[in-house]
Amino acid sequence: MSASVGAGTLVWFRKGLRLHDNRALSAALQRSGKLVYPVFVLDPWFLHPSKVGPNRIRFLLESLSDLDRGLERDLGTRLIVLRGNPAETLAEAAKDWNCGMCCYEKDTEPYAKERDAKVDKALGEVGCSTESSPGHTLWDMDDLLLACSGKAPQTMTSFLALAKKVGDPGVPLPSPKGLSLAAPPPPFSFDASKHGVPEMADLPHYAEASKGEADSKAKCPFRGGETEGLERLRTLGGVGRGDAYIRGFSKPDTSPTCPTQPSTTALSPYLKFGCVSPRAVYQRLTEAEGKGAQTQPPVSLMGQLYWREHFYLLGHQMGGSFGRMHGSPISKQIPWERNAALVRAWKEARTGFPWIDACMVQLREQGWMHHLGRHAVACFLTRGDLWQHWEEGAAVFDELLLDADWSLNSANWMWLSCSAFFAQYFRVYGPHSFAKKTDPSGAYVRHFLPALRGMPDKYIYEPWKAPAEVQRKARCVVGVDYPFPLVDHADASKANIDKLKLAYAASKDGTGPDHDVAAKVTHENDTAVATAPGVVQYTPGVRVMPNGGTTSGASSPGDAGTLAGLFSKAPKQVKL
DNA sequence: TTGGGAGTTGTTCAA
DNA sequence: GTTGAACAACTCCCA
Repeated sequence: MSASVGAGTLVWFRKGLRLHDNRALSAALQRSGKLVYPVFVLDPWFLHPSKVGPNRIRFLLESLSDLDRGLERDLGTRLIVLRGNPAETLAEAAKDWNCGMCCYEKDTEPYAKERDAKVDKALGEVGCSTESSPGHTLWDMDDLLLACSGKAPQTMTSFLALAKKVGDPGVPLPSPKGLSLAAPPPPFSFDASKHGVPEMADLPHYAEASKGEADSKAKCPFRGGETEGLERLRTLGGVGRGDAYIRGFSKPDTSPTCPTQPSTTALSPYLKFGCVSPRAVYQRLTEAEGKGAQTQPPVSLMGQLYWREHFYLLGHQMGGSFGRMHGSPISKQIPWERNAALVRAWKEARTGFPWIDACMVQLREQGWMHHLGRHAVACFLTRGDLWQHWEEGAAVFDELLLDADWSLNSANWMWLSCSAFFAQYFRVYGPHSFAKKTDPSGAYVRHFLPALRGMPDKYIYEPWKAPAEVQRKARCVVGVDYPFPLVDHADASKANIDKLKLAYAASKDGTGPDHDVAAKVTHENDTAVATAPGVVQYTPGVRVMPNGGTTSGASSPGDAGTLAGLFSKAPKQVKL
C-alpha cells in the first residue's frame, strides 16, 4: 500500500472484542491491507465503580489482554489502548496516522449512538470517514426494524415470525490469520506503559477496588476474552455437555441454585462484550439441532438468542425511553417508591430472606446470577415485597452484572415488575419457597451466606422461624448473626397485588399518573434494619451539609424510628 | 371490530 | 413424585 492520503484504517474495538466473525476488522483489512491500526479507547464516561463494578472492569481488561495477544499472534500487531474522550482521541489518531477510514461494530444502545455520532463528526472534520458493521446481534437492527415496518413486536411469538421472515443470519467469518500488520507511522512508537492494556490499579477510581483484586478474582469463575468465550461455547460451560445438552435445553427447567458451575451455559458475559459472536453461537446450535429432536423457542438455547435479539430490537426502536418508566410508550405507570435504605438493604444482601440474599451475594461476588435468581430478586424488590421502582433495581444490575446489557436489563426489569410484557401480577415468586424446588437442603444459601451454614435444613429458608435454642446451636441468632426479614411476605405481596390492581385500572381508564411520582424517601446513607419480622427501623446516616461538612443523622438510639418519624425529626438544613 | 387463544419459568393444596 | 385446580383474571395478537 502506498503512503497516499488517508491510506490507513482504524479499527475501533468497543464491544466485539474478538477476531472471529468481526466484520469491522474484515472491512478494514480489505480496505487498507497492512495499514490497519486496532484501537480501544478507555472512555472516562464508564470508568467509575458506580457505573461499572470491579468485576466487569476486570472482565473487560482480561478481554482486552486476550485480544491483544490474538492480534500479536495472528496479525503481527498490538492493540493500542487510548485514553480519553473517544471523539478527540480518535480524531487525533486518525490525523497523526494518516487514516482515511475508521471501521467499528454497530452499537444500538443510547449512549453508544450519541457517542458514535460525535465520533463520526470529529473524524469527518479531519478527513476520516467511518463505517459501522453489524455483529453484536444476529441481525442488523435496522434491517429488522425495516422488516417489521418500524413496529417492533412485543411478544416472542410475533418476534419469531419476524425472524422467520428475515431468514438465516449467515455464517460467521473466520478469524484472519498469518498477517503482519504495520504499526502506526512515526513518531508513534508503541509504549506498553502508555498504549498497553492497563491493570485495574492503574485506572482512575479503581485503585481502592484493585486492593481486593486477588480475593475478588478467586470468587468470580469467569475470565474475560475470546479464548475463554470460544472454549465455553465448545464445552457449553460444563463437563460432558454436548449436542444432547443443546437439544434438551429448557430454560425454566434449569436450576438457579448451583453455586459454582451454572446449570446454563453462562455465555452471556461473552456475548455482552462480543468475545463470542452471536452468529457463532447460532451456528453451533443449528448444527446440534440438526441431529435430532430438540426443544423449541422460547425455552430452547436458540430461544435465548432470540430473546436477546427481541429486546435489542425494542431498545433500538424506543431509544432512551426503553430504560425508564416516565415517558415510556410501553411501561405501565405504577406509583413505585424510591426508598434508598430499602434498596440498599436489598443490594447489600440484608433482606433477611436467605434465598434473596444469597442471590445478591452471588451477583456481587461473581457478577453473574441464574436467570431465575434474577427473577426472584427483581420480583422481591418491586411488585413482590419491597415495592421499589424497577429502575433502582435495573441500575444495581447494570453496575454489578458482567453481562449487563442495557436492552435486556431494561426489558427484564419491566417484565418482572409487571410494567410491560408480562401482566399476571398475581403470580408472585415466594422469597422462601421458590428455591426449595431445586435445593431443598439450601446448599446454595450456605455457600454464599456463611452465617447460615449451621442452620438445619428445615429452617434454612426461614431462619427466623427456628426456635431460639436451634438458632443458638446453629451459631446463627437471627437479629444478631443474620437479619430479621424486612417484610412479612404474605402481607406484603397481598398488599402489592392490590396496589397493582389499582394501578392497572387507573392506566386503563386514564386516571393514572403521567409522570414518575416516586419521590426519594430516606437518604442514600440511611439504613433499614428489621428489628422483628416485618418491623423496619430506619437509622439516619451521614448527611453532607451545604457547607461541605457532615453530620451524623442519629445521635442516639432514640433518633431512629419509623420512616414517618425520620422525616418529621430531620433538621431543616439536612440535604435529603 | 371483537372474541378467543396464547403467553419462557407462581404457589399451595388435594388427590 | 406428579398432576390439576384454585387463586383472580392481565395483555397482545390474529382471525
